[in-house]
Amino acid sequence: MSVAGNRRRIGHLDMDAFFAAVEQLDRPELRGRPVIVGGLGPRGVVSTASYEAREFGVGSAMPMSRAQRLCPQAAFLAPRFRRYKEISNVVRRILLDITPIIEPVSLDEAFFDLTACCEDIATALAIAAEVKRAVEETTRLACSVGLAGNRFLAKLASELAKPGGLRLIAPEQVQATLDPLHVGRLQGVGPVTARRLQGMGIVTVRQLRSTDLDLLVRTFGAHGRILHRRARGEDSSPVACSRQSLSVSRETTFPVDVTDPARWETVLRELAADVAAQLQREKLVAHCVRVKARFPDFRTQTRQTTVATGVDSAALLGSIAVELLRHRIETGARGLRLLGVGAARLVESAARQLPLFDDTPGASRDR
DNA sequence: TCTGGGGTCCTAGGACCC
DNA sequence: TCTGGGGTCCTAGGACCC
Repeated sequence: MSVAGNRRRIGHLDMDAFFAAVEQLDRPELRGRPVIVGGLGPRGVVSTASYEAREFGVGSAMPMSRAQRLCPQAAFLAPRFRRYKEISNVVRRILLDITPIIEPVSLDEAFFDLTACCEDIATALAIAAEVKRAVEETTRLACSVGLAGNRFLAKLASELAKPGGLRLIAPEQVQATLDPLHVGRLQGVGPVTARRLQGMGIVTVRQLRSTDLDLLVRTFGAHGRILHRRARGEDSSPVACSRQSLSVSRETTFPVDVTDPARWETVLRELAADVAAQLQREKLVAHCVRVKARFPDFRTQTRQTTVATGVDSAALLGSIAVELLRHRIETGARGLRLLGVGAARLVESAARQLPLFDDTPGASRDR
């Protein structure tokens, strides 16, 4: 598959500091100022920090309290998802004008496959540049675009292009681009894996690349094989247009820990109603119901149960969740920090009443 | 510093079946 | 009496991503 003609041309588009940039677009007085979008309650975290705020060390997933200390002069804003979704749809339509093969990853990010719509990499690069120009002109927001032979490298390219850049990683540049990077820059290497790798003396991608596959597999299981491939810039996963979701969930962190069981059950039923509403909207029923509880010390427990008949009603979902919490979680007296309700093993509701094959002729249970 | 919310994928153990 | 082998399903937890 290394024939040049079989090489793929994959793009990745990523809006720069998206939520914060939208706020600066809609409120000109915020332009040039540090803007931090995230949860405003006592336990909120940062969703997005504008580049001005990043100068102060503020970054995603950081507790708001810390962001506040680092950059008290910033504008602190709650997210406005409906507005972000509007703009996200505009971007999606621009991509769909170019190719039907697009895969949205989140509101601010999407892959697109240019393999079929251009002959060579030079044409692909011109199209990627045009996509970027069209997105920026239409939305008046900056984005970064990466182009490469697979998804993993395309995403890395857009990251390296930030902010506001366009970057190609050509086949002959792959290794030189990857080698000097810290392993933590690779998708799939989070804090835990990075630490474990460091414990093995592996800090850069170059070192990871020269590590024996068997050793990686012994240490990390199937993940070791992925690491081995990532270090070489290999990734054969396709750009996949959206598929049905596998689970639906809602959870909430309380501003202060809640000790009242009646309150827990009220909250569970509210969360269950939200989950049910989404299931009904998407015409799905669930065969697995979960609850999630987080304790003041941040330990988390989940309990799930399988239900033979698919559920999508708020009342039933709520009752199952309440039962799971009452009888399967040792809540104790210290209260709870978070509660969640989830639905999984989803099936289209139209298929709910399909009869099972019973006593299929010839399907003997004997050996 | 004190940790959101919505997801996906993987692992490991146990039940159960033939 | 001292012990199979493979397969599937279920559950709980954890890493990771945006």
